[in-house]
Amino acid sequence: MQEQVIKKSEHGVTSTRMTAEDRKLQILRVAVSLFSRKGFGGTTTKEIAQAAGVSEAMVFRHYATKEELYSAILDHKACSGDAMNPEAMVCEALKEKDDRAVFERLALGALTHHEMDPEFQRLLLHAALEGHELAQMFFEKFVLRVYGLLGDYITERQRDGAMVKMDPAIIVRSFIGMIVHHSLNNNLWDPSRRLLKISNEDAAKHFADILLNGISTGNESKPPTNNGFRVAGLSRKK
Amino acid sequence: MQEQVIKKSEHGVTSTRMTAEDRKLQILRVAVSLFSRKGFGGTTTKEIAQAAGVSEAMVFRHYATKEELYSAILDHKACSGDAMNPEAMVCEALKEKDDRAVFERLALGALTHHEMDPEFQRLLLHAALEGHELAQMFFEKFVLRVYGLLGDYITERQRDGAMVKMDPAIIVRSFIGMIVHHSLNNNLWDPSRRLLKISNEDAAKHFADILLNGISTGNESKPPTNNGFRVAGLSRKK
DNA sequence: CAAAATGGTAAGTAAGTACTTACTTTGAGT
DNA sequence: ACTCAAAGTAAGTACTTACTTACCATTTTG
Repeated sequence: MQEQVIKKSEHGVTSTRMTAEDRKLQILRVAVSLFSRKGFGGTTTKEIAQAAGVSEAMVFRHYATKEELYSAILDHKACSGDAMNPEAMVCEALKEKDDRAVFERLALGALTHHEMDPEFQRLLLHAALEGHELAQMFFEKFVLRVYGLLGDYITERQRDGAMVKMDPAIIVRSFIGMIVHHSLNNNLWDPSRRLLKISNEDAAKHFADILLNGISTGNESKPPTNNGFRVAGLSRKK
Repeated sequence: MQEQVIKKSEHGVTSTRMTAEDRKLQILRVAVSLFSRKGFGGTTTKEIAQAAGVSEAMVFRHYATKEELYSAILDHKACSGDAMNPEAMVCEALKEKDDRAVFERLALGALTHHEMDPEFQRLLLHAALEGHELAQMFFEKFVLRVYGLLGDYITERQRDGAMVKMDPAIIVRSFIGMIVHHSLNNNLWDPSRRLLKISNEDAAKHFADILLNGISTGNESKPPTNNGFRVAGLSRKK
């Protein structure tokens, strides 16, 4: 059926004629770039067509409406396609209860992903601001999962006496906050790294460092010398 | 000159006739609401006029272009008007070298501001995503200042031996990350607080708690019992 | 009270906007 | 070599957009 023959016209420029499948994907890709830079309302179907090098009618042959194209993009980026998989990144570390590896690997994975695909974060933010349902779906399918995964691990480590008693959700939020905000700075606010120029590896290490030395009692691998000097002012019942 | 007489028509409904000053401010206010919800491209001048209860022509009498109105809003929110003032919040704490007060007050101030004025964060994000110059200006005038302020303080405390040696910028980034990301969750991703329901006071306390017990050597107010148990795996030279 | 401001509008305009229709080109398979 | 479906387009349509013009209505003031 589909032979997937990539054709080149005489001057090395790829032939304008493509299979429907290829064209559809190409339109999606240029649309990703445009939507991520200018948002849904800020991007016109004409621009998309021009960027793809076809007529506007072709855009609407492949995607019935602009909205459908937008949804296809968000779905591709956030749900299927090249979405992140947090479980896989920290699987072994979880089993071995290697706190440092758990947090550092998660951080590094996220930072790397955001660096390699900066459009992703922009797209997602645009969608969330516009109240698009797929932003909510990303939240449901991804964020909730991460909070569950990490939260459960933290609870377990608290029972082990390896971490201080504190609502796991706020620990997760703190850590995800460091990571996401750092990526946001790199991609959006400070792309020239005026405030902080650091490799993803170092950033991940430092974030894990700050978090762990904040939530570790040190009971397990260190002598329990500094017990009872915290909890002051925690709103815990009884 | 201006008598500022607020007039009511017979049925208690405020008269449609306003002074130019008042109308201009009113238009700005309804525009803030619309722009923050739907962004620049997603909001039409017609909507703004309708929301203000006047004709479109009135909008353009007070603001020459849609862009000028947008700029006026961003300027009002981020630069002049009801912008935050970080110096004032932590001034005394800085002098007294009360680390906990410095970070907790800054956190609480920011969280409270974001809670009372959620439009602010949305507006700023929209502007940054669209690449509006005033988002960059906010970064220059505000973010740089906070990094400078906090960074200098941390450097000082590092010299005192009260905090571990680590690039102050990454410490600031971690902390601001916790705060901003928490506000972003409350305002954008999880307004119904499914993941984490916590008062601003408690959140500020916990964030400061996590950060400080991560960057404090404990040399000053605690016995130096737990020295040398960190730095493991840090990419520190030699 | 006439005149000059001032707050306000109805009804435009020209240039987009998303989306369609009716048609042409291309190339693989009998 | 012809066929025919699929890739592609030019030129629309109906409507919206930011912004204007020309005019009205209510105060304020000399």
